[in-house]
Amino acid sequence: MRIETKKSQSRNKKRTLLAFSAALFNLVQKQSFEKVTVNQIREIADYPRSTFYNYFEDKFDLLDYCWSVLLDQINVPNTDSINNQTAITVYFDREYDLIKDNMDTFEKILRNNPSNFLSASLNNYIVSGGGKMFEHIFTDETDMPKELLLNHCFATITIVLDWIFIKHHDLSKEQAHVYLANLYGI
Amino acid sequence: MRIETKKSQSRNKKRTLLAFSAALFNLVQKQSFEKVTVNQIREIADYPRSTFYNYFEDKFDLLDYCWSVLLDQINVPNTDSINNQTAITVYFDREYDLIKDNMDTFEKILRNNPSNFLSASLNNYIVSGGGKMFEHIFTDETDMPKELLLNHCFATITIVLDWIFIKHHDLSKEQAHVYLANLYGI
DNA sequence: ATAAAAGTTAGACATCTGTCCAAGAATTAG
DNA sequence: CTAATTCTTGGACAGATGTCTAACTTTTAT
Repeated sequence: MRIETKKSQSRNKKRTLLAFSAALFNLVQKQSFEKVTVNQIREIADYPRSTFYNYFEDKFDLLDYCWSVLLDQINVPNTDSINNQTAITVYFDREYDLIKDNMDTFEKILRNNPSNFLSASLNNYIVSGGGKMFEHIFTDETDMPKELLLNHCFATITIVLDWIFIKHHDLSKEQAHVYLANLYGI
Repeated sequence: MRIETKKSQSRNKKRTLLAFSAALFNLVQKQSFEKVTVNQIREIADYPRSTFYNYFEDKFDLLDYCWSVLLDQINVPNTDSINNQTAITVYFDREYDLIKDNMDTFEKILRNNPSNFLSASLNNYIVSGGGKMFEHIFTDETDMPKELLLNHCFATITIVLDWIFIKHHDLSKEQAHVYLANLYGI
C-alpha cells in the first residue's frame, strides 16, 4: 500500500480504494487471481493505470487491502468481556457467519480459484495481522509465549473453516464448536 | 511442473531440474523472491529460456519443485513403527534438524525475504502435500476426520518452527517438545 | 481570492512474461 | 546404420509490468 489509509482519508481516496478492491473482488469471481492483470482491474475500476500504481505496489498489494476490507466486517472491538475459553469460538463464529452470509460470492471465487493460493493468502493475512485484537485475552496462567498461543488459536480456527468451506464438509456451527474444542484441547 | 519427474527421468532431465532449482536457491540468498526473474534464473542455470518454460509454468512452479527437493531430505519412509503420540515430535525433529544443519543458508534467505511469502509458501506446500506420509498413523480412536487432525498436526509443527527460526526465539529441541505438547494437548 | 501544496493522470519507456514455431540435436527402435 | 521419434533450443511475438516525468486538477492555508 503506497498511500496511508488511516490518516485524513479524503472521500476521494476512499472511493478510489473501494473501486479497486471491488474490481478485484469482481474479477476473482470470474477468473483465477493468477490470470488477473492490472489492466483488467483498472478498466473495471475505471481509473488510469497510474492511479493504480499510485495506491498499490502490485495486484498482491491490492489483494492484501481486500482482505483488510473483508475482515473489517469481523474485527468489531467488543471482545473485552469474554474470556480465553470463549474467545476462540467467538472469533470462529464471526468468520463462519461472514462466509455463510456471502456464500454465493465465496462459491464463485472458489470455483474459479481451485489452487489454494487465495485461501492461503487470506489465512496468512489473518494469522500475521490478527494478533492485535486478542492480545489482551491470553493471560499469563501458562508460561507459553502469548504470540505463539495466538498463532495456534488462529491457525486452528482457519483449519476448521477450511475443512468446512474449502473442502466442502457441511458442518453446523455446533458441530464445528466440538471439532474446535477437540483440536484446541479446551 | 510441465514434465513428469517420476517416470523414466533421464540423467539429462535430472541435471536440468537440479540446475534450475539450485539457481533459485542461489538467487533467494541474494535478493527477494519477488524480484527474481526467469531471465536471472536461466542465466545462472545456463539454460535457454525455452528450456525453463519447457519444465516449469513460472517461477512459482519452480519454487514448489524446490520445496519438494528440500523436503525429500525429510520424508524418508520409516514412520511405520511409531505411534500417534510420537509422530508429531518425530516429524518436528526432522524439520528442526534440517533447518539447523543449513542454518547459514536459511539465514541468508530470510534476511533477503523479510515478507513472509517464502515461509508461507513452504508451509502451504507442507500442509497441502504432507498428509500422505502420515495418513496411516492417525487411527480411528476419535471421531474426528483424519485429514483435519493431520492438518492441525502439521500446522502446529509449523507454528513452533516459525516461532523458533523465523521469529528468532532460540529454543532447544527439548523445550520445543514441551511447547509442542502444550499446544497439541498431548 | 490567491498561492502553495498535494494528489491525479497520460504517455513513454525498458524490461519481463509466457506462447509459439521451426530448426536442430539426441535418443530409441527396427 | 538408418529412420522415426522425442527433446532442446533460438528467435519472434503480443501483451503486461513497474517506473518516471511533466502537465493537470484538487485541496488547503493564508
